[in-house]
Amino acid sequence: MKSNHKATIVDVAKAAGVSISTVSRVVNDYPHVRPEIRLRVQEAMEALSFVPNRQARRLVGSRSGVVGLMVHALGTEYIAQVTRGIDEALYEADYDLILYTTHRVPDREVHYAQAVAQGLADGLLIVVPSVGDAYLDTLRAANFPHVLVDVDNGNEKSSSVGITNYQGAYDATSYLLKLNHRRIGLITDQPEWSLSRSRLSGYKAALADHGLDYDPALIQQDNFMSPYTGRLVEAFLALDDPPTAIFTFNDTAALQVMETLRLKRIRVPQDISVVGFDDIAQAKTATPELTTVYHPVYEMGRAAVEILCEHIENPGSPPRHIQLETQLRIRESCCYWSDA
Amino acid sequence: MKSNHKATIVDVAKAAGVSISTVSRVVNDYPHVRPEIRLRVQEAMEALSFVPNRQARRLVGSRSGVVGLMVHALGTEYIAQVTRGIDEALYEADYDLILYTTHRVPDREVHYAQAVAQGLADGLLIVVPSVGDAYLDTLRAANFPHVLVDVDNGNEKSSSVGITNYQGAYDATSYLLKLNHRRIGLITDQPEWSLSRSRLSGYKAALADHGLDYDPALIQQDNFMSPYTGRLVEAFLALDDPPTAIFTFNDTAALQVMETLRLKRIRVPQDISVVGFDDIAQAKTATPELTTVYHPVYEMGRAAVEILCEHIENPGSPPRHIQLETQLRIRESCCYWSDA
DNA sequence: CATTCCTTTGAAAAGGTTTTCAAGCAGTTC
DNA sequence: GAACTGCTTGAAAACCTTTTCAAAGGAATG
Repeated sequence: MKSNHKATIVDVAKAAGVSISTVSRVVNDYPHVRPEIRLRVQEAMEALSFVPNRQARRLVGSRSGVVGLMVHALGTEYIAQVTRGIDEALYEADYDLILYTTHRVPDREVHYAQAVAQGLADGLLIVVPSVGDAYLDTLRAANFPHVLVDVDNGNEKSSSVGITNYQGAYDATSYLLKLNHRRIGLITDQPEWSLSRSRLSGYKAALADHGLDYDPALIQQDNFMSPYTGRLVEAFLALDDPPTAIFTFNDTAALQVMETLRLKRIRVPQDISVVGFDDIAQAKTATPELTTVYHPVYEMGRAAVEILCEHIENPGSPPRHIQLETQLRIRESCCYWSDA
Repeated sequence: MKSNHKATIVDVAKAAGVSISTVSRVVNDYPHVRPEIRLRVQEAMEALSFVPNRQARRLVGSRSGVVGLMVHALGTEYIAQVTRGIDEALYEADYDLILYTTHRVPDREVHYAQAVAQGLADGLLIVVPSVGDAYLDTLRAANFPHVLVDVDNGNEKSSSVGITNYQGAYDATSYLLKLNHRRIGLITDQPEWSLSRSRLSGYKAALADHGLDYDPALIQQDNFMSPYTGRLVEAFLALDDPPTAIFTFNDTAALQVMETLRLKRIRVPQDISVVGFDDIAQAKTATPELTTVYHPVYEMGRAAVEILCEHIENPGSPPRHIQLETQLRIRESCCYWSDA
């Protein structure tokens, strides 16, 4: 026995005095092995500290045991939570994770998608809010297992995991309406994201259900640059009839709104109520604590893995769509509005 | 040509009318191929959209083009920034990244280290503050390229990238001493982390240089549970001679200290000054803005990749140690102390 | 012209596992 | 007693690539 080299299945077979087939059966817990032989093989494995070679295993099994995860960037708590869910579920399913960070370069998305679909991984999780159809078609054409995370186009031909965006926005808006707010400023995300459109519908529907029309002047679009969000607030305040509440489609924007108002010595919630979306960690630690719509990010990651594994195990299984429920988390940043 | 199956090197060889050896030489950019044949093979590869099979490649024992990244968890901004640096540097060096999240389960660390060293990846980046010697020895014995990120045991046999922990803590403490503080409470991280020990030395050295002895009652250890940090503050306040400033080894703890003080209506910085470590994003947005020691996390990630690539390209190259410089970021959470 | 050397090319082995197929054997059924 | 069944076992193929070795051919050297 050469001690400078790792033990292989052949070494174990020799040591136990059986064939490699039998060792393989023991390793994989297959039936049809006499108990005493199984024991002898296990002892030999133990003695040689045998670990099956992953590459060889997967070479023959045609599965790579790796799934890809495509994200824009890692710098947000949102992504951290999604990946935590994905990561734990993958560990349980015994998959490794290859991380593809696109840094918002569309070329890279296409490049990665192609590389992955050509056999680099067994499946792909896509956590990129605006998905270019070009490479999605590639994935679909190749019948390559993939799941879109946090989009809500339930009619598409790709599987997806999302949340009840419409209902979440509807709940938040209704809550403000119940608090007697009639002018509710809205700061949206990119309107081309399907989830932004759903949330916008929820906002409008809640207004309509209270007999209110929506005012286009109260709808502004964020662009993810902090000073910009502050300027949107100023635009609201400059209106003849400024909003008494502001609802944003993400908590980061909501916190910036609160910060802007604080600097202007406008009190939250007494002068203006604020509602966010996502329920990130800072929402709880902010002053005042931010009322927001809980976004089950961790669970979303786990659900995505579940669907992906199903697709990998049953190639050609039909697309599935899961919608997880949002929840309004009422804290301190809203209060009843009296015209007085 | 069966279109239902992925193209292999054999298919390419047939299509180009050459042997598999020749295709292999083209794929790996080896010499000894006539230019016109090289071109013909490349065209065939293109036409069949051939991608070499990773497992097979790795099985026979060459580079896999993947490096592993071992982290505890993804939920912190700290990790997000490190991985951003790593990720960008790896993209430039044309490596893929396999992510191993240990979730603080020591068994998983060993398991991952073994898997990786078996040849699953070409190198391993370890961003785990307390590194178990057991699997490090495995890596060293196998002469497997690896880099420890954010530890500062420069005398070890493994390469590492760290920061000037001693100097950072020394600077922060000196700053407080210059502001006339004489009782400086310290909230440390896990004392078994080498970086905590270095920072503690810096704290003590600064005191000594100002002719002060350190008071053990002023040194407490954080355990990363939010209510706990608040209790440490209470312990400080209960002292006969409570501290006039508090220095913590991470910003999250510092922010919790500030929050605890705010709830107790103790003003920062007028009543107590606070200094953190790391300079996370929330440090700038907190009220008051947190004075802290800047930790070049992103750069650390890039530097780690640089060393790792060097080790992969020159197997057996001696360990390297890089120390990046910290910087005191003076903001609003400290002020001059007058006994009055 | 014979020998040596270099470049180009292909055949074949190696790498470690799973899986398929066939064979051996004991027990059961007619 | 012959045929059949079910369990156990092993031989060999398959998975896809890299690498080693040998052969073939042409150019340079003696």
